[in-house]
Amino acid sequence: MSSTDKKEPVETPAPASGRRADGAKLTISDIARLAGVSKKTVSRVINRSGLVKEETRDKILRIVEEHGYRPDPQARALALRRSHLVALITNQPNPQYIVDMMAGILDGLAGTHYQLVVRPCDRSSPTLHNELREIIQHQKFFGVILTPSISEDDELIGILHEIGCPYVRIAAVSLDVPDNMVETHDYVGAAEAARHIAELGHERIAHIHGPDTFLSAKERLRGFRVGLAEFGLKIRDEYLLTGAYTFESGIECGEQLLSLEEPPTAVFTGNDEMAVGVYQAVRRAGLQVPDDLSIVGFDDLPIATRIWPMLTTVRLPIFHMGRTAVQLLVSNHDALAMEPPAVTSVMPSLVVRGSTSAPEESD
Amino acid sequence: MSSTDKKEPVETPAPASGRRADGAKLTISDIARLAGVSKKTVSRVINRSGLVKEETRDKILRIVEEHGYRPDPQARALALRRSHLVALITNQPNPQYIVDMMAGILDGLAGTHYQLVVRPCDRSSPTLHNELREIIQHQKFFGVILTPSISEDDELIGILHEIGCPYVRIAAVSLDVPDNMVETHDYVGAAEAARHIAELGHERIAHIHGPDTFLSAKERLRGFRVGLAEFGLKIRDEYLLTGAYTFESGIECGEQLLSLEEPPTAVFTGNDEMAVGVYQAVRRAGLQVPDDLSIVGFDDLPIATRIWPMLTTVRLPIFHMGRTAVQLLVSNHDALAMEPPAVTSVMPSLVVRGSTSAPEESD
DNA sequence: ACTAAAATGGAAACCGGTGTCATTTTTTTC
DNA sequence: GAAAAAAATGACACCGGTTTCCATTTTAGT
Repeated sequence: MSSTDKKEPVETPAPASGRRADGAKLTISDIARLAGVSKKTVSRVINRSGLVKEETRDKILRIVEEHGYRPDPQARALALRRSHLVALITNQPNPQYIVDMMAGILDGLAGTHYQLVVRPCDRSSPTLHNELREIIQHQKFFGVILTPSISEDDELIGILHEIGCPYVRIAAVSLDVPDNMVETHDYVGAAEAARHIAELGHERIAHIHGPDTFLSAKERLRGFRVGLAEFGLKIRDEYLLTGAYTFESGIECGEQLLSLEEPPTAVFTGNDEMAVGVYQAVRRAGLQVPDDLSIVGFDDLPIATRIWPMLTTVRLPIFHMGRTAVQLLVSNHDALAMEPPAVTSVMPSLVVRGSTSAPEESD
Repeated sequence: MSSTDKKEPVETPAPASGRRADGAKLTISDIARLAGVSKKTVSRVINRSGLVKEETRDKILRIVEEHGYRPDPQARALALRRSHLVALITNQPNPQYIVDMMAGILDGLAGTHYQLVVRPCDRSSPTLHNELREIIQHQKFFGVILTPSISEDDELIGILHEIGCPYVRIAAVSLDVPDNMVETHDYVGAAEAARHIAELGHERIAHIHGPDTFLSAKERLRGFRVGLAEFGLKIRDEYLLTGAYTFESGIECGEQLLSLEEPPTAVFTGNDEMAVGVYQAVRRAGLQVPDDLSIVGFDDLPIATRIWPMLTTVRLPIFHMGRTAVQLLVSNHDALAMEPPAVTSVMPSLVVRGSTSAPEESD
């Protein structure tokens, strides 16, 4: 009943260090005591659940600020049955792609209290889905980002729906199931690549596409075909090869193309990594890029500007895709199962560099 | 007192799905009830804290197995005041390095229940240490992996010690403070590079080193100098440049070297990324690698074999380093503050490819 | 002025584990 | 064979939040 009841922090006990005098971390109870309210009220303020008098709210916020209090993530996760972890689940064979993607995701996550957990995985593994289900369920991820998209994703998506875990797919095209995604429209970029090659005057045009399981591989092939068709061109059967999206497969396919009786004068590869492999094949054959073979890649990874001549390629704003995915996840999270799927589109664009030129007049 | 007390799971309620009939996740209490023991006993079994009769242990383990029970990570973290998260804190400017490192770490983490959280950061940021302290304290990381090492690390390490968070440094050399680390001995690799260049007959030898804040940059320079000294060679002042470990800085430094009145005939760069930048400078000047300039890099990233001619470089077993760091962390974790510091050494090795040759007889 | 409705605050239970310490059971000792 | 020591087990509080349920206060309505 005396002045001790006034709870006036005359001597600042914890100067924004987030700890008490005894070194223990501040808890919500400490804040409640300092503010002279109950835990519940502090909880309400922190979770912005309204229903608190403005005056009370301000006082609590001031105290929270002053002491640098931050709720314990683990305790919160336990009570809410949902962690503060965002997972990046990926099987992209190209490391550089992942790095850019991660950078974008981290950028989007900056300023939030979410942490990024990385889960690369070989999606061809038969036990994978059970493993993933277990991990996702156990970690109670706040959200999952899935990239790139493969045809077997349906099952994984089913699991995510079943568990009720929010997710965003970063993919070339939407599936039958409506869901949140960043749509990259690879189709458009591939068509642009085709036009560029056709306009240069090439007619013997090859394409090395990625594994059939990747949605992107299909889309890039489709777009390329349509682009060529606009010029009355089409890909001969022997000019159409399937790679693995890797450097090594690029070399192999490149060598195969160059060993043909009538080799192509231009090739569009499903990604930059394979394009660089084709460079290698061209050099091994003692030939030159672009004089003997024009090459167009896809992705515009850093390596595109590090090799010589620099690679003409279709740019995908990978960093931006990652950041956008996070934004979708965070802003739509409260929409729970997120019934009305949120789709953000992203457009690829052709970047013309030194690996393409008109075909030689050797005909 | 009737047969209902026997707890015989005649009808399997949860066929290894980890959930009860009502769909709720199995908890330690469920397991305890099924086994006819207390929660605490189950906890003991799960944490291998001994003190449990073998018979009881087996029974509990069988039931755990049977139902696919896994303790809740968040609840565990709350009670133990320590999460199941391993953080990778890095400011490596080279993305490819990070990817390989991550791959190694994830490989080491596979089979454990730990998750990898990525925390890239600009260590030059003045507010960084407070941020990191807060994050590390809040997330209660199981452990932290720090790479690469920079001179300002002292403070961060101090914080980690203060918080009592186990960590492993992946660095070129040990600091004054004894701590767990994967030591990469960059010194040795750089000396090897020097010998290789000297043995080819070069005398006008340049070095582009990384930022002074990186321990690796200092070590690589030191090793290179010692290696040259063995052949009575030394680096002229105008041949010693400081880069930023980036492609762009490699171009700049390369151009600077080539514009000298008497340009060097060989250059050793602090990392592959800068080496590739030098390639670019050489090409822009209309010259050839290695005819006009021999180049040796450091790291042996994938790009080393993708450019032409392939880069002679010092290989660092990055993947292996990451995996080793995890092993140190996990196996030594119980040694708490890990007083007797555990150090694992890793040796770099020279990989000779096409970017080095004897100097031209233009003299 | 009086009552109903809305806003706010508090006590206690709960999320799913672990720690302490007391209690029961088993083993050892004499 | 009883007492003492050791091993095994359990009861209960606790980690730091959220939520339920209810009591109290404030505001609005007639």
